Amino acid sequence: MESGNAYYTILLADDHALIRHGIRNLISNNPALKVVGEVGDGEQLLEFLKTTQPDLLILDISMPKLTGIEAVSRVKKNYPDVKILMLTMHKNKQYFYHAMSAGADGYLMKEDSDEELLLAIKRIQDGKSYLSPFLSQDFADDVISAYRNNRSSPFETLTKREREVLNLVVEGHTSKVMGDILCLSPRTIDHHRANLLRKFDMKNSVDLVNFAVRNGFVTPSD
Amino acid sequence: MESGNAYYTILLADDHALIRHGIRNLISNNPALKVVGEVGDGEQLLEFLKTTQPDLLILDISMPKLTGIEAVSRVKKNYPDVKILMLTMHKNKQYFYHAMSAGADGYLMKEDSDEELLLAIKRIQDGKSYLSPFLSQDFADDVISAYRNNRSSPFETLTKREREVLNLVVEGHTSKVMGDILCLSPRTIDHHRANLLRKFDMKNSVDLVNFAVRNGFVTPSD
DNA sequence: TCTCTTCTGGGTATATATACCTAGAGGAAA
DNA sequence: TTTCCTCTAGGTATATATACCCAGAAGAGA
Repeated sequence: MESGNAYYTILLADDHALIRHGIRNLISNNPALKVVGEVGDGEQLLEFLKTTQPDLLILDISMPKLTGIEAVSRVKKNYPDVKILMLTMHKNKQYFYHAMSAGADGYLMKEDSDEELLLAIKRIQDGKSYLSPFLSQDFADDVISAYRNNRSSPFETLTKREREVLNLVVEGHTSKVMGDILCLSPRTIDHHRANLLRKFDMKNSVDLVNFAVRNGFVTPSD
Repeated sequence: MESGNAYYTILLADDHALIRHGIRNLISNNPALKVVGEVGDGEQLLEFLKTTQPDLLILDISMPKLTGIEAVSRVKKNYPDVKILMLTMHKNKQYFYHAMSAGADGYLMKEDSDEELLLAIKRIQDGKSYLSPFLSQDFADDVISAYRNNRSSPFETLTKREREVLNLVVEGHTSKVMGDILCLSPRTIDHHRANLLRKFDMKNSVDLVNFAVRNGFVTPSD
């Protein structure tokens, strides 16, 4: 990175080319900003960062091969100077909390206007954080109290097996079928699913699926 | 509508302002096209059409207050001259079939490039139909055979009650709770849910939820 | 070594969902 | 009227999920 760079450099990460190009167009209206790259999934993102670190990464939650949240953790660990603006379509308390814990600097909704996008970039550029007005009012109190209670996010503690089972639950399999797929007893599947329900504080698999899909833990099954 | 209009007029319907503006920017690169309006939900869409009918409606599937598919039916019924380009993030056989049955003229994915967007507009402008390259190869055969067999789409036959129950199923409620909400016996809920499973050929509620969300029957619960 | 966590899987019990069946009330259409 | 569909709701049976209990094996780390 050139320290004397005149531009504020931005990398776009979103699996939808149309949306990437649309945002690039919006950003290009501001001559002080420069989009230095676009990537469509998590692998491309990590590959890109090996050679070039932008000032700001605009990151969609629902990316293939690496969920947005995991991407935040990885990027912040390896490149702590890269700021991250999360872009999401979902209003969700838990997800916002999750994104903040992982190290995101800003949180923008796709419902927001393009003026909000530029405002978010400006605030992060100035070393501040940004929260979508769709969320700030409703959730600020919850977030603050959560931090005060020093509660650790459940998102960090999902084990490998639990992630595997979660993906199969989303696909609508029964314990027996999941056991066959993973070569495990259906009782073990039950155990992992029960842990998932407990960790996310959900009461049944439908809620679990909604939650997991909304929060980018899994890609909705096609 | 002025018959001597020099522009090809376009209306954007998507609940995400950022995406709307991004697409508007992309379209504005072509001087022959003119975006005459933007709406964020189904109510606004119907309201807008009362006064102005564009040549082309670019319509996202996951809109509040009126699902994309229902919107297609309504628009085509009242304004048969308005062409419709569906814009979706989901690759899905059944949904594509559904959209075609409802009268969509084109089917574009958000994964497609902006060049594809302009190509899609051009083809529809020329009176042809358009299908995203993401789908054309995989699904063309299925679609053709489905039409040959003259199979009727199950999507048209959902009753009002079934839609209500479907929405509650997506929210993860039990039969008892749904019965309380709708003031019905849980057994009646069971009956409607069983009909939904049968009509969509699904085996359990998780599959039903995935299917319904993917296909725009319901908005994923927040 | 001791401790902790994960992964494994069984016992037991209850709750819920799913798959069949039946059947009456009401509305719409032929 | 007759027919068809929807909505209602119950009977019965099985399948599955969920919530507790238990415990041993394996690995990581202090």
